[in-house]
Amino acid sequence: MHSPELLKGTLQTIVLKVLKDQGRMYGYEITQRVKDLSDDRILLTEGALYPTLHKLEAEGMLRTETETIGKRVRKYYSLTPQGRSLVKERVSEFIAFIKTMGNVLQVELG
Amino acid sequence: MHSPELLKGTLQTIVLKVLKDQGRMYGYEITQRVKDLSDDRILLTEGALYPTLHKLEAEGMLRTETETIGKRVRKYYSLTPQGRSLVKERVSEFIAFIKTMGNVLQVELG
DNA sequence: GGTTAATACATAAGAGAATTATGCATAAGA
DNA sequence: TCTTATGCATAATTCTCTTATGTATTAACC
Repeated sequence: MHSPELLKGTLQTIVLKVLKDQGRMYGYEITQRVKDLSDDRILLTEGALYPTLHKLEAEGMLRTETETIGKRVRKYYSLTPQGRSLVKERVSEFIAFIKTMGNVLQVELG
Repeated sequence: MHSPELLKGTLQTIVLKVLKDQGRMYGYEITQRVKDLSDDRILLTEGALYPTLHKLEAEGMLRTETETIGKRVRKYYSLTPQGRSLVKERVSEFIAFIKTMGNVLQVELG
């Protein structure tokens, strides 16, 4: 598990990007996907994830559909057009940030 | 200027690394060095920098010497042996984090 | 000679983003 | 049957940083 401080500020970027790649996901699925992609190094906590999803929905970046599997409810999230723009922006920002950090730390990243 | 949230958790790493590279620096000098290396994209605030320096000193990672230039006091910081270990650890952590993020975001970084 | 900007340190109050804790409920596996 | 996994949600707390404030010296401009 990574030192969690570094993760701060990356949650939105992560959520938006995996949603873009997968198309349509529910909360728990997102945590598992990120866990897998990160080799168990990034474990999203529910206390951070759900408020983030709600916020992005409220801002019009995500839309939801509810599905009932058996008696269990799943809330699927997908990107709105605005959300699509935001992903690009966030990912670009992150890449630019890494580039800058590479200069400051004088290391090759990637 | 980068979105400041991404910067969270990187302050110690940045401070330690520039100190390692320069050998001996005072607070204001660190802010200017980072400003230069980052092309004005990372502007360390004093409210964050000084408490961090004090903390690292209290933990035995940094040592200080005070110098008086004219009537102005400068507090020079340099790494202790423990501090040297910490830099390596922090930089490695950061590189590992970036690698992980590359996988999660499915992008080439660096 | 006077004003502004830069240099140089420091700390306190407040904001923001996450962790931790808690709560509820269903389904699967041992 | 009991534990683990699945699935959502929110409140309290913690941590880190920004913003604001305070003090003081030096250089640059007009």
